[in-house]
Amino acid sequence: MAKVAGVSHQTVSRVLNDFPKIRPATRDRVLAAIEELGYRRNTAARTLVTRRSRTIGVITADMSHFGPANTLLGLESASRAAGYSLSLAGLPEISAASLAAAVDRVLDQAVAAVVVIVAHQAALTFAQSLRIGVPLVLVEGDLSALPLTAGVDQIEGARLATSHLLDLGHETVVHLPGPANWLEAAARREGWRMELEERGRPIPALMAEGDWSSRSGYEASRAMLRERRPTAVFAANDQMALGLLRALHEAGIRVPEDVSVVGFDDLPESGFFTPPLTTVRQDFEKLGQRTMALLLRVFAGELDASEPLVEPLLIVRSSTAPPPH
Amino acid sequence: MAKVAGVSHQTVSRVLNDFPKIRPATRDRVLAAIEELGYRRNTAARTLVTRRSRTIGVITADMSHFGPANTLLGLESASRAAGYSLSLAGLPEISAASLAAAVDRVLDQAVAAVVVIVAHQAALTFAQSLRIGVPLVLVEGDLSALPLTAGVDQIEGARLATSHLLDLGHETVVHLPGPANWLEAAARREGWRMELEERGRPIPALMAEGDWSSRSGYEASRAMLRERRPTAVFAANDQMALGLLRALHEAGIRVPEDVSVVGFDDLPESGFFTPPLTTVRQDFEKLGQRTMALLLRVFAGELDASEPLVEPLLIVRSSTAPPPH
DNA sequence: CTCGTGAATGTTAGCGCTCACACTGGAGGC
DNA sequence: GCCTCCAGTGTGAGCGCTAACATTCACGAG
Repeated sequence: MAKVAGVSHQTVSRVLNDFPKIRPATRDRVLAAIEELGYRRNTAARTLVTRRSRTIGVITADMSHFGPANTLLGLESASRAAGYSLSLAGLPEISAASLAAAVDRVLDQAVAAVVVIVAHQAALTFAQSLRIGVPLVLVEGDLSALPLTAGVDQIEGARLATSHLLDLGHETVVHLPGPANWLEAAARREGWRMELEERGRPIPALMAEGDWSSRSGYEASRAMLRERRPTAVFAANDQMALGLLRALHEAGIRVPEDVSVVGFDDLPESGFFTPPLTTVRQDFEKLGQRTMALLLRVFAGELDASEPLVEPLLIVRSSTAPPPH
Repeated sequence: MAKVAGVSHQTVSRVLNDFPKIRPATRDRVLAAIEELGYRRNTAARTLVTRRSRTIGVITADMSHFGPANTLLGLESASRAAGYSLSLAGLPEISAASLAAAVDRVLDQAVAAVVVIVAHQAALTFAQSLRIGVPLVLVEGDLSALPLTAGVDQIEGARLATSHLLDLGHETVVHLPGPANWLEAAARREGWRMELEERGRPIPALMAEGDWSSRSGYEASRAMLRERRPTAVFAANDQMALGLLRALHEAGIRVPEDVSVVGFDDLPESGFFTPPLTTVRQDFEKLGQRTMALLLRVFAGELDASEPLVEPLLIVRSSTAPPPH
């Protein structure tokens, strides 16, 4: 390689690493030789000597959910643009032990940073007590509890949903909460509560806690309908909202004439539910970009870097209307 | 490290690599030292000398879809069990150029194999013409066109769906096809056609081709309803089936009383659609395992290894019924 | 004309591991 | 008793790269 270009291997290395003091002619000669030989630098050797690979470790639990999968997708394209590759580690279950095992696995890859896409209380606690030599960012974590976090403004999203229903004339809004251990669920619940409180509305009892699944939303809704019949419900995500829609439909309750429903996430399917669901959209692509931007700033030495939360967007469709009079 | 155990670095290496001829006492001593020092072997150095990392490169396009995301998930757990880690590369677009770029990126990681979770015609063509030094498996590829493939039996799945409708008494079944460039869409379409043909039923014209999205299913359905009104439709996936359900609902056509609908995939939400959707379930977890099993056999030297297709399963819910008389 | 200076390039060492081979000592055959 | 053999372990080299230092050369100041 170096011989073809007539330079030392070190000069090749310098060209590859954009070292400034290279005579343009030399650089061109090296580049030409690289091209000619189809040379590619050996990542492993480079990692060995620098003790750092241009790789980011990603820890994710349930990629089968829309949010995490799309965050990963957004992170992938952002990291690719920044010249980093991704090493993936899944979690067989949410526990400190399996988190530790996953971190271990990515650390074996000499990753430059670890991104945890598991917005669970256990992950937060775990991350706080962790000391690994590289930055760790918890996506959708709690900025007040952890230095490095990127996320969507869940509280604002929940307020958007709640306030939309109140603006429509509903006296108050019932909340179908997600699992309390999940940070987003907690934040959405908090946003809902804040909005009601600030507008001086009664805060109704929570429905039974769901687990994000449609089934759990369906069951919580059936249980609720045995006792009460609100005019407006804000579900912690679209899947649970779908379960709610189903329970309402089976009970002969019309949406939005009798009850208004708002979800959260904006699944690609949500606009085609019966009825099309009003919901809060999260821009996961942007979330991935923000995460990467945060990392890049930390790599650049900004130890207390932070990125603004991604703004959610209310998507009004046909599942919301003024309350029946 | 080696000093603490009182052995040479080579013996440590042998213990780590399960070399057989080690005196148990020596092994224990080494293991104890490893434990004591929290020693972890340097992956990069190992990769450098062996010229192969225990990493599998995964190329994926739209992880936001249920199938690919879950295949990745299944692959992740299977590879973890086998002691391999995953390096992820996404595709900004489906094209030979971006496939080549993605393969390049994972090859830089010295991967032991490449798994392509992009069951697109372009990926098949690309994979056929490719010569990289490592095995490449195309998930949901076409076994007749490519040596290494793992997949779900799409043809059987489509036949299951079609035959279920015929068994209910429908004269024939209309198909709402997925994008023809996607291998699964082509296979489902073929399965549908075969089943009708073998049972001597008329083969109705295809509906307009969808792109997997609910919107495309909705629009194809609206277009169709302007011309004809079948009694049974088999949609190439659940999302398009949802669009169909919506178009039918808007047109005042009842499901399943007037029209029966079957989807494909069994999204977690599908059981909560209006009405709950009859569909064909694919076991992506198992698909991931089969992919890994295939790879392991190739690594072991079985050059023409193959794994059986995963059997799909018909899930009967409430969107299918006998035809109106 | 000499010397200092700094830009451009070369030389050397070593990252932590595995491979190939060398070595040691005890069991078994003659 | 000596040699062979092999189980068990050690030694040395080198994978391809970057860091640190060394060298060269051209140019301008004195």
